Amino acid sequence: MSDIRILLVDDHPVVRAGLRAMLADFPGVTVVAEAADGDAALAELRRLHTLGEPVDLVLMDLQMGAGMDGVTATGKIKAGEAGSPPPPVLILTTYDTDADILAAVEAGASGYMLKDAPPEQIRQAVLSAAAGQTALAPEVAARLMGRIRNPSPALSAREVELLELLATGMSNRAMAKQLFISEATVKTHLVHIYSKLGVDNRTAAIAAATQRRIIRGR
Amino acid sequence: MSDIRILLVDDHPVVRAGLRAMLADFPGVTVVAEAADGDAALAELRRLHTLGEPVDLVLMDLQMGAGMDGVTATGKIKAGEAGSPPPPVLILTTYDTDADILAAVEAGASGYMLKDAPPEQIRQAVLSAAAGQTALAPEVAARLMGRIRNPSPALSAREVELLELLATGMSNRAMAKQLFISEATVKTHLVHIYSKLGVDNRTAAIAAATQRRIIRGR
DNA sequence: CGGCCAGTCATCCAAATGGTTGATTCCGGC
DNA sequence: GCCGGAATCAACCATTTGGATGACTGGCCG
Repeated sequence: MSDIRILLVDDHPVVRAGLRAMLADFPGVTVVAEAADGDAALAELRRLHTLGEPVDLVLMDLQMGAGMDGVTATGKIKAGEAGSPPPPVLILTTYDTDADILAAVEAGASGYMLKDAPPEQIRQAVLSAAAGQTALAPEVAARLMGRIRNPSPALSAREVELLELLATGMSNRAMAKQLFISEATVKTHLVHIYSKLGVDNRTAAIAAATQRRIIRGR
Repeated sequence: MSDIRILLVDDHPVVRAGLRAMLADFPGVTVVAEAADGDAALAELRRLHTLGEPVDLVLMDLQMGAGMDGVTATGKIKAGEAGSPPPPVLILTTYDTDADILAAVEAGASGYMLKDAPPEQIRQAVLSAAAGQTALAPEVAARLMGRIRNPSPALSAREVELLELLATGMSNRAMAKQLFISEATVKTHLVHIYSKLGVDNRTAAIAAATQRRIIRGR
């Protein structure tokens, strides 16, 4: 039986080198290509596919400095844009916020590991994912469980819209003008937002929303 | 002439492996020890020092998942707590906000590199730092230069400190307690911050500070 | 030495924000 | 066709925040 053929996708040369070194120590796996962002990853997959040497597993980071991000790339890969059948995608990232995890799972990722995981855990995840199984880091699994147990109420589209203006530093009056509604309505929305996010002032709302990736950070 | 003896400090096994692999390709350097956080780093330095095998350079990450953070550890190392003379400390991290950079420099770091830097740049920085020189990533240097050229009024250290608490959503009262000062003082600082950033409320201050990378978003 | 600035604190007042209650409209689902 | 949720607005009141002025201290610089 031949080795598991892997594509590494990460924008940090240091991390790619680390994964390459780590995977080299695992018998049964081979890194056949690397990419620094989602675009390059898709190109590599297509190239290898047309060569008749498809990859068996994609190890993907979520945050890329520039170019297509990991979630988008995962979605495109699973949509078959880089050849079918699409290979499993194992997310390997630093963050473990709810929004990140859900987005990745929705995009079709087969697993979600954290970079600070011990090598043995990563090895297990790689083997599981390549075999078509799901591989979740314990921390991630715990977070998902907790989320199912007590789901945080979803913000409405209008509320998110308001939150985005809020994050730019606008006053209630300014937001009211911008959205063609009264200040009273703005306040009502804010109160709803606060209660859904479990905070009691606008700056904390921004912090919470940014943390949960409801709105953009920086 | 013997090799430059290096201690790696990073909480991610993957990153440590990457740095080890990358440094192994550079002639003239040897990784003699690794640590996953600041406490372990200090312990390693002391151990090697008593063995009569001091390290010539510490490669330090700033963010550690648990244990002592990089800035604190750098400060302690430069204070001679792990043997003197203290070795140069080269910061190697993911972020490049003003607050991070200033804190590291104040703690006594000899340089500041970003993890997404190409290997050659990292190699140069390692050699420079080991030789007792300063090594700044181009992005970081540019930021510092721009800061000097730009007449954008610099925030004081205390003001940045306050800004960071502000961004977590704390009220004036909460910040006052946290910083052991009165609410009146907090308000004074805020007014100064607003005028320096050209804004007139706290959320706008956070937006401006995040935009200018004075503090970290998310 | 004298001046300046950061940091500290106080007081007063005006404006913005947070919290509550209640009401209307519209839409989609059961 | 009724119910519930989202969105809209109003009025009220307590608290927080913003803005101005003034004052004291300790350090740094020329």
